[in-house]
Parts: sequence; C-alpha cells; structure tokens
Amino acid sequence: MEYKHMVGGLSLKRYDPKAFEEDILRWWFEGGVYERVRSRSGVKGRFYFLDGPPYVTASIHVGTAWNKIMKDVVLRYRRMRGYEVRDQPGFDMHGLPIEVMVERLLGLKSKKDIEVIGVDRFVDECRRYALEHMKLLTEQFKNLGVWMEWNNPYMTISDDFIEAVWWLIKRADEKRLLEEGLRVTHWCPRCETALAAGYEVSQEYREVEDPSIYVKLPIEGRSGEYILIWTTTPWTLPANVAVMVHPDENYVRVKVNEEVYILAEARCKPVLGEELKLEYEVLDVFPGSKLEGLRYKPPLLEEVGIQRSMKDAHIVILSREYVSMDEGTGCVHTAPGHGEEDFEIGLRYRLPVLCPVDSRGVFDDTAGRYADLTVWDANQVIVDDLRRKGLLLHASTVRHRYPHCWRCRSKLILRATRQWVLKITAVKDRLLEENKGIIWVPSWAGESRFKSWLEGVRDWVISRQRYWGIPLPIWVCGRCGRRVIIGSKDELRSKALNPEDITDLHRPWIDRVEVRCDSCGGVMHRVEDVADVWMDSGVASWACLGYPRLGDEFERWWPADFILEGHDQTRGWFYSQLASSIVAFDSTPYRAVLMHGFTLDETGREMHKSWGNFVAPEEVIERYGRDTLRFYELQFTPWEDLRFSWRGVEEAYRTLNLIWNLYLFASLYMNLDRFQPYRYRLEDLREELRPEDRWILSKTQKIVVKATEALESYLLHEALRAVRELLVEDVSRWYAKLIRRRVWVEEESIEKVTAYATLYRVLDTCLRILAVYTPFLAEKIYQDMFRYAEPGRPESIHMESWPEADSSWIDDDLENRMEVCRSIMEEGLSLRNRVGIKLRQPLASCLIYTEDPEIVKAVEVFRDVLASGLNVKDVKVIGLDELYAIAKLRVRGVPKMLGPRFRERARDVMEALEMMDGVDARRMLESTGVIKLYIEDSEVEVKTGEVEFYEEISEGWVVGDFKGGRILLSRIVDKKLAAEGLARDLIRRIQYMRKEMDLPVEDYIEVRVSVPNTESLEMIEEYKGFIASETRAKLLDVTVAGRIDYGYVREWDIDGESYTIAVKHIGKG
RNA sequence: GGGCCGGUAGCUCAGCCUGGUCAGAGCGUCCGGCUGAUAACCGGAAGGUCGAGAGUUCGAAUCUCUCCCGGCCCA
Repeated sequence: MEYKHMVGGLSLKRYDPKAFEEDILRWWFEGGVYERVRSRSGVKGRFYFLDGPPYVTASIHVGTAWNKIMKDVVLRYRRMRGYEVRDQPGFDMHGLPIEVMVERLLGLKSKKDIEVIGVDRFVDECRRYALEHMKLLTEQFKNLGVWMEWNNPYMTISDDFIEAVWWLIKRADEKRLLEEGLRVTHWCPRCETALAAGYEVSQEYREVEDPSIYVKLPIEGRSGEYILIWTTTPWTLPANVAVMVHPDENYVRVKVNEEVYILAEARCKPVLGEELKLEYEVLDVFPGSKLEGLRYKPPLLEEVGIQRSMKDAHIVILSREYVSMDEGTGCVHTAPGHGEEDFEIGLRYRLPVLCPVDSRGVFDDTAGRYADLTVWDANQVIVDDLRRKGLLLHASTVRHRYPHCWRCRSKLILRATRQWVLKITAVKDRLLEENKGIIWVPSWAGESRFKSWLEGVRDWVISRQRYWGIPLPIWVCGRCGRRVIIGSKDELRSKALNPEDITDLHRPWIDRVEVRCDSCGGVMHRVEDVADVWMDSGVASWACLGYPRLGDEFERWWPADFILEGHDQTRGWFYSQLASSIVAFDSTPYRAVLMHGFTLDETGREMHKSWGNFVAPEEVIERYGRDTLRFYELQFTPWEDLRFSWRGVEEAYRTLNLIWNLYLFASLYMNLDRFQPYRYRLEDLREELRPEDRWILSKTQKIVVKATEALESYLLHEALRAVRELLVEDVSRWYAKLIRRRVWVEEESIEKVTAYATLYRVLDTCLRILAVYTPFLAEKIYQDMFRYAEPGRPESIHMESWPEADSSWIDDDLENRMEVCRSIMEEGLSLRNRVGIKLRQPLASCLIYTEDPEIVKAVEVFRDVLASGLNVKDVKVIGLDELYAIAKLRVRGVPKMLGPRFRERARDVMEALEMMDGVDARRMLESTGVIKLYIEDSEVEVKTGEVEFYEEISEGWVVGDFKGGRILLSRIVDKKLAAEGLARDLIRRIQYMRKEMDLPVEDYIEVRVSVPNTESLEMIEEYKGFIASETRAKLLDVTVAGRIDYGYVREWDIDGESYTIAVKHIGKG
C-alpha cells in the first residue's frame, strides 16, 4: 500500500503528445470529468463568460483556434480560482451568408427563384446547413481541448433568441427608439436587401474602375452659362434634384472657349488646368453663399419623365459638411434618393426624394428612356445622351474603392427605401458613458478605438428584405395602418387570430399568423422583413439565459464578466451588444473585454483557403499535438497580429519537450528512491534546506504572484512566459543541475530528501499554472507522477486549485546572491573555455576578489555551488594583496606620447616605468596627477595618457572579470588532479556506453578497461572505487594494452591516447 | 483623407508605460564544451543606422513632432 504513495515514473521516455492527448480528451468528455468539474459550486463566486458566436459557414483556422484557446485559458484559470464558471459556447446561425451558400447549393440565382421553390423549403435548407456546420465546428473546437459546454450551446436560431430580439424591439418601441421611414442605405441588387453601414458594408470595399464625368448644368435664363459638376455614378443623374456648394468657399465664373462655367475657385487649376488641360479665364469671384437658390435645367430633363414634374427642385443649395475642395468641382450633384448625405441635406431643403431604381438595380418606368436598364448598363447610355446634348464636358474613368456585398460580392448601390430603424443616435451619450466603465485590454481598445467608433455612431437600420433570419415582430393593420410590436411568443398567442398556426417562429410560417387590430378591428399582418443578423448576437448576453422568458438565470448571471474577440468586432459584436443592451436595459452587457489580433501567415497576409496559405489547427495537431498549438499561440501578445510560422511551432514543441524531460528527470529519481511526498513535507524540512533550495522556492513564489496578477488582468501571455522562463532557465538549466549530485547518492540522506521535496513543490506549483495553458500535458504528468504519489488528490489536475502565493518563501537577497553566483560561474566557465581546460578536469583553486560585501556574502552562501559547478577543490574570497600577488599590476609608457617629448631619453623613461611597481605608480598618478621618475639624477614627470597599466598574471593562473569583481582560477594540473580528471573521463565514457546499451539506470554492470600505458594504469588505480560506484560497476578490471573480447566494447580517444572499454550488463544484482 | 495599432539581428519576438549595464532571447550558421532527464543544454564567433528625420535631455529603441511602410477600423 505504502508503495503506491511514492512518486510515479512518467510512462513515456519522450514527449509524445500523440500517445496520450486523445485518450485524455476522451476521458474528459466521455468519462465525465468535465461534467464533474462543472457541477462543483463556486466558492469564490460566479464568473459569466460570454462566447462570441462564430458564424457557422466556414471551418476554423489557426486564428479561430487562437480565439477559443485564449478563452479556454481564462475559463480554466477562473475554475481553478474557485469560481462557478458559465462557459456556454454559442453559434451565429442566421443571415445572408448562409442564404447565399444555400442559394448556391440549390442553384438559385435570385430572390424570385427562392419564392419559386418555396420559402419553407429554402428556410429548412438554411436550418439544416446551419446545424450541420455547427456540429463540424463543435468537433473542431472540442478537439483543441477547449472546455465549454459543448452539448448545450446557444443557437441564435432558437426561440430564445427570436423572443429576445422581439422583446428588444418592443422595448425600443416603448422608448420611442423604433422608427419606420425612408432611409438611404447600401443595397445589394443581387440579394435585394438593404445592408447596414458598419460590418456588412465596410468589410468589402474593393478597388474598381468607374466612369468619371464632368457635366454642364445649364443655368436658367443665362444662355451659354453652366454649373459644372463631377460624378462617378452617371446613373444617379436621373434622380438629380439639386447642386450643393460650400457657402464659405470662393467660387468663380470662368470663360472657356465661348462658354461660362461656375465652379469653386480652388478647383479651377486641378480640374480645368491640370486634368482637362483647358485654357480658362476667370471672370469674377464670389462666395458660394451667393449661389444659393440659383436655378438650373436638369441635364436629363427630356429623357426622364419624373424630372419634368418636379417643383421646388433643381436649385443650388448650401452645405458646409459635404462639399469638399479636395475633389470634383466644388459643385456637388445631389440625388437624395441615392446618397446618405444627399438625403440628409435634402430633408433640410425639403427636396423631393427620387428613386427610379428598383430592388434589382433596374430603372423603373418613371426613369423614362432608361427604364428596364440596370444602373450599370444605364451609365454608358446616360454618358452618350449627355454628350449628344452637349452637356458633357469630359468623360474618363477613375480607379477608386467602392463597396460590394459582403456575401455575394456584387457592387452595391445606394437606394432610398422604407426601413425599420433603431434610433441609436438618441442614446449615443449613454453608449459613451457606459463604455467608460468597461475594462478594456488593451486599454486603448476602449479608450481610443471603440470610443471613436461610438462617437460616429449612426442609427441602426435593422430590417432586411430576406428570409433566413429573426422575423421582425411587427404586425401592421391592413385597414387602418396601425402597428403593433409583439414582445414574445405568449403575447403573440394571446393576440393572434389563428394561434394554432404558431409553430415555427421563422418565415414563412410566422407570416401566416394574423393579429386582430385593437383600434379598428381589422386584420394585421407581419411586415415581411427579418432582422439584421447582427441583432441576433447582439442580444446574446440575455438570450442565452432564456431572458425574458426566464428571469432567474438572468438575475443570477447578467451582465457578462468577460468577453474576448478580435479587433474587427469593434464595429461588430462589441458594438451590436452594447447598442442592444443600452436600448434594452440602459447598461452595458459586459464588464471586461480582451481584444485580440488576427492570425496572419508567415508573410503577414490574412489566411484564405483560396490563397493557399490557410493553416488548419488539425494540421498542427497532427504534427505536434494540441498543447504545442496552444503553447505556441498563447505566447503571443494577444492584441497584436500573430504571424503563424511553422518554425515557431517547432520551437514551442521543443520547449514542451524540455519541460516534459524536466518532469521525467524528477519522476525517474523520485521513483527509484521511492520518494514519498506526504512523508517529507517541505514545511517540516524548512530548516534543512540548502540555499539553492530556498532560492528556487523563492523564485517559484514570485512566479505565482506574477502569473496570478497577469491572469487577473487578462494578460494571458505574460503568465505563460513567466512560468516558461522559470521552468526552462531556472529549474531545468540551473536548479536541476545543482541537485544532480544530491539525488545520485544511494542512501536516503537529508540532502537528497530536501532536494526532492523542493523539486516536488516547485514542479507541482508550476504544473498547476501550466494546466490552464497545456491541459493535456499537465493532466498526463499529474496522473502519472503526482496523483500516483498522492492518490488522495483530485481525480484531475483541472480540479486542483490555483497555487496560492506564500510570501514567506520570498527572499530577494538570496535571489540577488544567486544572480551573483551565476555571473561568477559564467565567467569561470568562460575562462576555462578560453584556456582550454575542460570542465571534467578538476582544478585546485578558485579565488574571488571583490570589494562588495554583497558579493562576499554570495560567495559564502553559494560556495558549494561554485565549487562543484566550476569543478574546483576550493573557493576563496581574497583581498587586494593576494590579487596583486597573482595579477601583478605593471605600468609602461606609451611610446607615441613619450617619444616626441623625451626624444633620446625616451628609452630610459620607458625602462624606469617598467621597473616601477604598478600599484605605487597608479597611486601616485591618482593623487598627484603625475608619476615622478629619477633618471640619472634628474627628475622627470610623466602624465596621464603617457602611461598605461597592465597586469602580469603569474604563471599557473587565469584571471577574468565579472560585474563587481574578478575571478582567478589556478591552471596547474598536478598528477593527483590529472588522475581524477582521467577517472571522470572514463566515467563519462562508461555512462555514455550504458546509455547506448539502453540500460536501466539502477542496473549493475561489469567493466574492463584497457589503458595505453602503465602511467595511466597507476593514475586510475586510486580512483577505481570512485569509477565503479559512479557507474554502478560490480567489477572494474583495468589492464595495459590488453585485448578485450567481452560484452559491449568500444574504443575511445582521451587526450590523444587510446582507451578500450568493455561493458557487460549483469542486471539488478 | 481621418482614428487606432505595429515597424528592434536572416526569421519569430521581448524590452518602450516608470529615459541611463537595453541593444536582448529563441531559431538558423560556424567553432568549442558539457551531459545517466533532455536527438537536450552551455560558452564563443558572426549578424541590428532599434522604419526615416527632427526635437526635448548631460543622456533616447524608450518621451515629443513630422514623414515612410504594414494591419485594423472609418470616410
């Protein structure tokens, strides 16, 4: 029984994630580990994490993986801290992207085709598509080791979401924030729907070539005189009703050939002179305000019928905001039906809004000559007409960025249509106010970026003329036109004329539900629109809690403590959530946000399947494992873009391999020695610890503090880097080497036990931190090593608590002293290297000269560490006298300086200097500024710069500098030292051979050595016992130049001489 | 055109807030060493006008301004 309580050996000799990750994954989810962790109640409180729902069209790439992995780190950390964590994942499942995919799948080309096959069938297809892809994504996320409630995700197509949106819209209406009216929006002529400024439109600005024309608008009553306008959209001219000019800028009448044009003074040179290369003469100059009310004849008067019926139009109007002196002529063609700014200014001047373009982008009957042409085809016809009529001054083309449909890539048009709108501008102050209370990481994400987005906020056009989305809950009376907003399914049921038809809340089924009009008793029908899909995820913070249907969960959790998404969500989810929540509750739905960057390819480009630079997480997992992917990505600064590189992944793998080996090392020896952690508690051994033990424990506590602070601030990368540095630099490369001798001894010494207890504590602590980053590796090591030793511990490391910092272990002085020790060691090793004395060769003495009492203390504290690390018999601090006895300070003249001054006496001066004691000379120079010499009875003074000091090192020593002192090593290797060196050379070779033979560490061998001469035979004689015990040799037989035919034989070269070694395995004996 | 962020060795990145051993790490190359945890590690060599320019300062990768390049967002 007791046996069980010792530290277990890791079962794998190499870090091989493939060998265990999948088993662990299965155990977590199918073995119920995750469920058991979830069911524990949080002692520290609740933590509401809200998952930003990925859209379910595409499969994930390493960037999507980064997003979820970072979330997983936060969730795991909170669980270990004892919180009850809400970790429900979500999926965004409505909207145009899926509609477009399904249209493609079904071979549909237009909305009309959808109506033909039936909206019910189309919507069913969309639903099937969304559910299928959700399953695929779920598997991909799960496979990353992300712990979320995968069997209970929130889905935006659920009734909860539909009702949440209905309720929101009803709230908006109650607050008079819902409006229906004519709005100019971007419009996709293929999808035949409005698109919102913001995410949908700005995502797809593309470089295209468009017409660029200068048009002459004849001024009423002034023959031969024109207003000159510029446009890149000739197709908007049929809807032209005014010309805007800037009231404060100067305008001119210029004469060109026999005609007179009006345009901004500032635009004459760039347009007339440079672009059109025309000779012009300025007739007069006046402010733009003078032009107000000037009437002109619309250029397409004859071609477009509605232009003729217009009253109070075709005049010059004024605008400071929308007239720019950077492009065009300063006279801006205005069509309120085809431009947001035009529309706004049109309202101010009560201009008519013309929109002779239908939902497909085709001119209707009111467009006269252009009827039945698409706007793009009409462009050319209009240009031709203008030219024919003599109203075209110039036509060319221009390359510029123009918006396209985010799903089908069609060129968008601007169109005035009736839409439903949330008056977000009315609550802008509240948005800004609430934003101040949100914790943003990094802070500029909120203070600069999101704030400036909010400052430019516009009303939210929430209606879409589509099918696969949340139906707007607005019923309008066919008789009196009154509208009613339905806030829930129950409300609908109570008001419906045909409640039995309420089945699926989606179109087309919902469209069949009729409501009785309260005022006139007429029948109300639902407006056909669906909601902007951004509203779906916008309500997620309460919809996923079942609110408003259920109140308890909402009370318990809302608002979210934390969300984490990419920086593109500034205008997306960060915004849609805040806007929705302000309308609904007048407060923010999330308390803290971590905004992360994009994952780019090695050259800094976005990843796209079609570009061939797409990296799927499965690819990385296949080659290096899940933890490697996680570890690699989590090291990066989250809010910066991550350039994915395979070399970097490889590096991450190697680091994990090193960490694995560290635990392997510890478990191997602890296992061999049957180390029982519960019997040797660190706290009881406190007085027995060596300085290096207390040092690594201090370091470890510091890391706990640092990692905890970092994770509390959502600086995920900093905690990981800190624990990585500790494990790699301090534990693996340093501490593990320091204790090697201690753990080697056979018997159970206090030295060994304290080393084990220390190492065990350090590794245990680090493993819990690692658990949030590399959960598989941590779990594997936990099971094989720690839980084996302490079966009373929780069944999974993910049920363990986060390490609590114990400041009583922190000792800054000790840490500083170890730093000193390391710098001395570094210089010492460098010295050996420089003079070519291998580390295996022991040396007699190491002397340290310093005047710093701290360094003296450091040497005292870590004398043993220095001695064994530098392989010297003795380490001593010395004074100045001793230093100068070995490194004698000398002075000599600088010939270049002395020569010209002393001429023929220069040689004598030089000689006199060399005779001097360097210390005396320097003292003299420092106190009097000169060195006095007597040459043939005359006194000579030599100044600074004419002499230089150097050291004459006694034979048998080497000297080096470290910060704060000097280190001296004796380099004389006497016979005894040489013999020990040879012994260690032999040990090293025998060990190497054991390893080649793959012998168990604890097994015994027999060794025969053939040495080159009797001298070496004698040298070895004294160390035979040492060699035998170090290599676990039961027999060590040494002969001169004998032939060996015995076990595993190998010939070695040691310092130019040939040795033959034979090793025979004899087992556990 | 505007806002925000980034631009440090061949590559990936730290340092910048709180100016002064900060010119660093890892990978890659070459040479040497060490190793019964480690196809690992250590030391040395080589490699950078810290995007460019100006300013503040005794002193700037670090603070300020201008410009260039890249990303995101807006227009």
